[in-house]
Amino acid sequence: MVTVSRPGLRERKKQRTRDALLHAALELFLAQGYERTTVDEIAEAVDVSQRTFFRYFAGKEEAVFFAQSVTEAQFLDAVRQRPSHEAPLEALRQAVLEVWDALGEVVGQLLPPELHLRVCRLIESTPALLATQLRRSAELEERLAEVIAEREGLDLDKDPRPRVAVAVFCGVLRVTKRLWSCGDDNSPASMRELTACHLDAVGPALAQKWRTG
Amino acid sequence: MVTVSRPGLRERKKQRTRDALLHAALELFLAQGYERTTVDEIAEAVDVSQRTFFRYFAGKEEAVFFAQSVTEAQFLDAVRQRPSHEAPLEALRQAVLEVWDALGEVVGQLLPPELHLRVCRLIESTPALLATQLRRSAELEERLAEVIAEREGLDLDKDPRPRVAVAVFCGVLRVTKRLWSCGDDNSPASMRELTACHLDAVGPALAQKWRTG
DNA sequence: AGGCTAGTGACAGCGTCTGACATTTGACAA
DNA sequence: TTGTCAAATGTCAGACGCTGTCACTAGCCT
Repeated sequence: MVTVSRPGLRERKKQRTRDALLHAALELFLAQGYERTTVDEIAEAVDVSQRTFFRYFAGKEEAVFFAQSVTEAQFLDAVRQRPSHEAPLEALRQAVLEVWDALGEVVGQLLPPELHLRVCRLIESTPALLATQLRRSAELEERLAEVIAEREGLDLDKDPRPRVAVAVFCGVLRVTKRLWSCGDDNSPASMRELTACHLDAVGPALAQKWRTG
Repeated sequence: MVTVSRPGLRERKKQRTRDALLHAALELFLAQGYERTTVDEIAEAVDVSQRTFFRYFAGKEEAVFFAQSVTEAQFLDAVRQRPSHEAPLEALRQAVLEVWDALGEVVGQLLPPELHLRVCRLIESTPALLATQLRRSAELEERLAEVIAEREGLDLDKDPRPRVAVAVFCGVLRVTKRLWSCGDDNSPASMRELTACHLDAVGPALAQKWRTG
């Protein structure tokens, strides 16, 4: 009994196939565009039947958002574990910065960080993918609102503040992420700075007077 | 020359076909679901070839969002025409309430208001449609940000406030619309009230202390 | 009346995705 | 080792969305 911890040959093989499909898919998407890449091409690159691809991924989209799922779940967890004395927006802010700092390690095990960034850009520039991205983000918002409501001991259907706070926060975050991923400086430091800057801009943006230069 | 204002027989015929396709599509979507409705069914209901449907609409989705386009354009116009002395958020708030009051008349000419509401609910409950809805909304946000920046004489790339303000506002609006369309009271009055309530909740939601009973 | 062109139908084809069935391959016990 | 079971995969057929092409009809203009 030497193979106690090992997941067994079958499981390992499966993992390898999934991984090969994922990487082949992303490489092809980045090289020639999402729409111009067919499932047949991906399957052929891994030397597997088209049918097998659909047994691992519900469709081309699922391959694209595989890494995103990880960071989303991580963000949700980070919020849950913020100390409860923090105000909701403060907790959200700290959580997102946390996740961002750790992004390199966590995603890095699944995908090269540089590849991840290019996938983000691909999503932004492909309408169909952007649409799905936003829908996923909306689902995340709902779950975040639940977490916030629970933290504060509120009823999500009676007090609008959890949903409103999350909507505001995620809205700002979206603007930030878009600007950052499309910009020149793609360092984590630049992301921290932009995030902080935009969150600090919420107050002034809501103010009555913008023109008091 | 009696037919000066009339658009000509050809044009009228075209309009009638488009209208018939639109209505048939929406009826079928609502009756049996979006995904479970094929383009062939829609075409057959209007007694037209499948190919013709695609000459009027880029796809099934375009039919669903036909009415939405109208209200979006109207909202954008309303914001443009708000007096420039109003603060950005105030202008956005007034504009959306304006559009909402006039919605019955404008959309009503194209679709029965009650049908429009049911289409909204269909969108909310169909992932693929929700995704597209959100993407369209994101495009609208960008255009709104441009308008706000111009009103205030700002450079969109240097000052984050326009995008942030719009993101906050649209985020709140999205939460509001979703709750309203899924709720029981679908009166315009209820929409006004909810919108105002949620916008007023932004301040408190951003506050440090939520628990000061 | 007759030519021009927009609108249409019919058909073929590509790509995504699913269901059904047969085959292979790893897991496990006899 | 061998046989059995279940999981993974391949193969095939087909539905559906969408596009290109080509010929034909019907409104339009002179």
